[in-house]
Amino acid sequence: MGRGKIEIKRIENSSNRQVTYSKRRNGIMKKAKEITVLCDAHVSLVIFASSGKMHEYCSPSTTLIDILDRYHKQSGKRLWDAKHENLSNELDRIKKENDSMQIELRHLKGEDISSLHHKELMAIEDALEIGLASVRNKQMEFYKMVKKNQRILEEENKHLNYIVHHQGMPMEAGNVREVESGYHQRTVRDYNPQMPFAFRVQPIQPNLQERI
Amino acid sequence: MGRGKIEIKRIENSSNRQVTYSKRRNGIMKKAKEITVLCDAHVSLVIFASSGKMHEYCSPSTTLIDILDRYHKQSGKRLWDAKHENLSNELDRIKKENDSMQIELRHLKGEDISSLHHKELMAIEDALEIGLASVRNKQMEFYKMVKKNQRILEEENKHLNYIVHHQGMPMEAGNVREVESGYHQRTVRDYNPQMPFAFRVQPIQPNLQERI
DNA sequence: ACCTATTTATAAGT
DNA sequence: TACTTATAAATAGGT
Repeated sequence: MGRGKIEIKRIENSSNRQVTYSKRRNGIMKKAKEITVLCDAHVSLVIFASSGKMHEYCSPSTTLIDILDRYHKQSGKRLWDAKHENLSNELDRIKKENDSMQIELRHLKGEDISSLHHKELMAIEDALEIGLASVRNKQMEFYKMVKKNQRILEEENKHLNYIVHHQGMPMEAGNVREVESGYHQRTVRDYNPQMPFAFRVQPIQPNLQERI
Repeated sequence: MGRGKIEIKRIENSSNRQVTYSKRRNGIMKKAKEITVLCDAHVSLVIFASSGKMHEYCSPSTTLIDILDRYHKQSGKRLWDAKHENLSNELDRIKKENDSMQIELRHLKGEDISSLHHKELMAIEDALEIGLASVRNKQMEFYKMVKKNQRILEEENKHLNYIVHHQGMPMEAGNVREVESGYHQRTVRDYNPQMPFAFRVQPIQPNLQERI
């Protein structure tokens, strides 16, 4: 397309070649842009002149990496080296691990169990009971600790009260408060004084031991 | 260039778009080939249709990897590393997800709970109870089915025994066995005859409902 | 897939 | 490299 027709073969005249190169390069770039806009296509175009100079076009809304990724998937040709392959293998492996943990978690939470068989249900039940026993044991420990601490406190309190009120050692209210709060701090702190145990902790299921 | 001029904007008519896509794709491919021949250029062209179908051109005497390598050198944009980075970021993300699931699983199984606080223990306890209730519900369903089936079988047995022994229809022992075993097979098979339910399933924890 | 009027790209010249 | 223009090539719309 021009003043004369040309054969499609290497242009020997170097400056002609250079001129033609830049004209046609622009042409292709333009076409590439057009097809992306007209047809929703994703295009990656990389051109090297014989001089070594590079030009590229990549459709907006994508990146070359993206395109290459898709290329990779579709063609099966491996653009990435062994390292990448290792990484992506590991990724796959871990994803699978993730999925199976996901499933196990769901099962333990009683979700998605309708398709399970009896053996599986029994195994889950066992696991849940063991977990429950363990958790309640732990809570019981705390409970006992707190109880014990409370008892100690009460006794100390009684003792202090006795001293204050009956032993003829009148102190200012301020001093009493000091002593008491000091004691509280030293003793209670060791056992994380947070929650209302009394109405949460139950004795371990009494019929659990027979069954484990 | 055609019967009419078109604006360069997305072609809304889908079949027109498809036709234009394939015409122009051929056009670009041809141009790419021509410029490589005419001007000694090296070209890599990858096009994805909106449908996802891929086409590519790569100038002969090179490979896409070659081109990307050179791209890599010239642009300074490090494709491999970027890709690598993405992968390993995702790997990290998923590993973290994995770890937290791992921990959750352990906790539900009553492991590694000694450092937990009461709120956490309570949450785990709740989850375990819900799971246990759900699993036992499911088992109870099976149990009822099997029980029901058993009852039906027993009644049928009684009936058959009655026929055999009291209705003046003396049969050989062999025949009786045949009838009975045949009946068993037909009826039991419908309900997955696997496990010894009787000594596994308990009624749902009676005090569970109050607490959920 | 083919046809063709028309638009677009571009070879050669400046 | 940029502009010009005659001409080749691409392609839009229709069949």
